[in-house]
Amino acid sequence: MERRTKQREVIWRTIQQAGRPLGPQEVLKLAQQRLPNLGIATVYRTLKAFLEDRRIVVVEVPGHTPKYELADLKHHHHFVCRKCDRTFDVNDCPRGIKNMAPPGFVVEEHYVALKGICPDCRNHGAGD
Amino acid sequence: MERRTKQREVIWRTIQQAGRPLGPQEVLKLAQQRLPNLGIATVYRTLKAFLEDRRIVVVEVPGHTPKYELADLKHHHHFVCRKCDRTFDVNDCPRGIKNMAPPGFVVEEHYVALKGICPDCRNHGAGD
DNA sequence: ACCGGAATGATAACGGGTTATCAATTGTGA
DNA sequence: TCACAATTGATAACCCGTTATCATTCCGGT
Repeated sequence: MERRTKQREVIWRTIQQAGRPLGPQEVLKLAQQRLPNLGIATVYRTLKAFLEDRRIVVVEVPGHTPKYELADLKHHHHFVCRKCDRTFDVNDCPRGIKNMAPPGFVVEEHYVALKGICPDCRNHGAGD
Repeated sequence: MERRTKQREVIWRTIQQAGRPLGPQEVLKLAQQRLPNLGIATVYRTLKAFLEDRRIVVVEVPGHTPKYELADLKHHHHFVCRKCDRTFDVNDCPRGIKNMAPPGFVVEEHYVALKGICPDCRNHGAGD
């Protein structure tokens, strides 16, 4: 049966508290602040388990490997900082997107990604 | 000095006539219809050269490796078929996209990608 | 037509992100 | 507390897209 381990709890809290999509390496680094011996393999295994449980979803951003965030967030899009490479949530969505496709195309999903400079990088250096 | 070779001409014509972004393997397959002995290394080398000459640009689509298309197309977005994995151009753009980001974020670019089923896959099987 | 260097094709090597392996550790029901 | 199976951490292996290597081919100026 599935066990309740310190690793899983820490990884879960990390994702919950991040407020933005995280990649495996980001999860590792943040979670290691609470559990220094955490290994990258455990992060990958746990992300896969959370995906299967549908507690998190994959976030695909152009030019980046997959990131992960809570599955129960309401529809939103993303902003990618070209300096620190972090991804942020954008709680807005252009209307009429589905009508952009030419006739004959069946639109099932849509992705919107903004790219630029995040507030942290704009002011000082990169964020954490 | 730079030479005019059959390979480069065929690859260029392939990209021009495709009417949609192509990945290296797609370029190879299509170009081989005119030049059967074309090798994948030449495709990569030629794409890199075209990029440096700014004759083509990179097209990043979520969940896919980079594709390439003519550099002089007017602003547009893309549709990705989840069945045949081909990418198509969408000559439309939602307005007000840059205003979606929260205050403090500097938007420099934006990506819009629609995902679904293309006309070919909707009717019969996969396209070419 | 000749020559020299650019370009090509086959394929090995590379790079990074992800997964598999396995001994050691650790929850958890009894 | 015990016993055992699930989980973990370190790391080797893997996957796959891209790049490097190198002998051979082929433009193009002379």
